Amino acid sequence: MMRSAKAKESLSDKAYRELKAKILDNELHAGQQMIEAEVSQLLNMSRTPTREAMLKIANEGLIELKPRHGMRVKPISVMDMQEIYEILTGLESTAAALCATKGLTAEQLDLMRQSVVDMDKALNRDDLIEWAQADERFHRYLVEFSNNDRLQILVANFIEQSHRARMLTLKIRPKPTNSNKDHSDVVKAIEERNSEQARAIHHKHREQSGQMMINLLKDYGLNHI
Amino acid sequence: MMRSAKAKESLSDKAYRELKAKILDNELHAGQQMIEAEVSQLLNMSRTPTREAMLKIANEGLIELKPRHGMRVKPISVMDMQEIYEILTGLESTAAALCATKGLTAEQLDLMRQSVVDMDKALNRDDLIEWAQADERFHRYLVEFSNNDRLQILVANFIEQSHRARMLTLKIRPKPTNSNKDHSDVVKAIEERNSEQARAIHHKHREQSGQMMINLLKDYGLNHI
DNA sequence: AATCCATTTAATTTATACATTAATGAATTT
DNA sequence: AAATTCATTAATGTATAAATTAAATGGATT
Repeated sequence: MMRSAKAKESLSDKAYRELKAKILDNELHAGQQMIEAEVSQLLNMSRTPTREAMLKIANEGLIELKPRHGMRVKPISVMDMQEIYEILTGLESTAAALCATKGLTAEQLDLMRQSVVDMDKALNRDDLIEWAQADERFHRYLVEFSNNDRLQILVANFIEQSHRARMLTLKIRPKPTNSNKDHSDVVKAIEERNSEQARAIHHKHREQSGQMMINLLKDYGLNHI
Repeated sequence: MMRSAKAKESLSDKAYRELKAKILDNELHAGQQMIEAEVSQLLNMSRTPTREAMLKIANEGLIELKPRHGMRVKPISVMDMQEIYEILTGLESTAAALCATKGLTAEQLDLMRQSVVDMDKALNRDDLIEWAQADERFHRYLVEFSNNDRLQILVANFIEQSHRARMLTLKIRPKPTNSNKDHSDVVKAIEERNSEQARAIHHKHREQSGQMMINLLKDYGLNHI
């Protein structure tokens, strides 16, 4: 007997998924406020699953719940970005070190190398969207292969928190040319099982790209993303 | 006009606080299952605030919600501890580096040094409880002074996840004699604004104490804490 | 016009009712 | 006896009603 691919998702899960998607897609813009009744109308369901979704997303940091004013999509400030990148830098560097310590399979190393190749190609074609996707894939592999589920969930959360800012600055940031060198150096360090080296290189990389992003936000006065 | 010290907490907040306390205090033991109705009876309130508390605590990782079986206090396995300590090591080392980079005030440095002194004293009196409290205080300061609210919340969450295991192994672990040297070295590195050094020392410290803890769990066959 | 206070209103918080679905187990068939 | 079916039960998921709380309003008074 074949069981259907996935258990039917509950309204709560649907509310969570849809509301979060609307926020990440900037369909609900930063600073926007909605009371529970409005959100549940938007999602076309009662207040209970809506409320559960709002509580979860608030805990994750994308919205805040203000008494009497419902939810508010949290604008990302320069200071927020600073905090988020400090943490992302720490977590991903940990992941890089773990990959080196635990060791990756040949297939896993290949996948990472392929991501770097894809980034190179996209960059030569001036396709920033494509580049960002390959870059994201590299970072996802790094964390996935570190073999720590909690770490994976954590990083995903902080990536989400900075998603809107990253999408926005993608258009105005300088070409990420030396980014690729960093990435292949990390892969090499992992392959050589040199965890300190892997950690250090990735740390420097994330620190630099984070600082670049923060400077962009500052320079362009983008304080309500 | 003086307003009361804190806004009256909602039943949801009370449910969250009390339920979590019962879990951390081991009043609800690992593996224990309770359905929503039982939990709400225990907390003496309706299912709604109870349910919200359960959802939040489940998101934090202390319990899991199994369809039709209510909540279950998650036992901590050796693998869980491994994951948790890998993350804690990464996050706290990041905090140490941030403290050094940003620089601490004389008062903050004093507080950290005092914690080390208290650990020393407690250790000389063979008071492990007292030592653990001072140790916890040191770690809390480290994160607090790194001036990153999100980081603080994160670390607190992972400390909580490992709380029951730490309490249990406190009685059987070897005396933490060289722990104090590590701590004062970290403070010194921070004072000298040497972030790489601060990070490295604390990293080694956490890695060692984590490994010690994991070995204890393994040796004693403690797999359902 | 400004301030104070009472009233109304709006939103949330909590409780409860209702709907849905998985688990259980007894009855029936093989 | 084992397996299968089907009704029953129990628990959750969802909707809504009731209670609470905080904000806003507006009229009276200064």
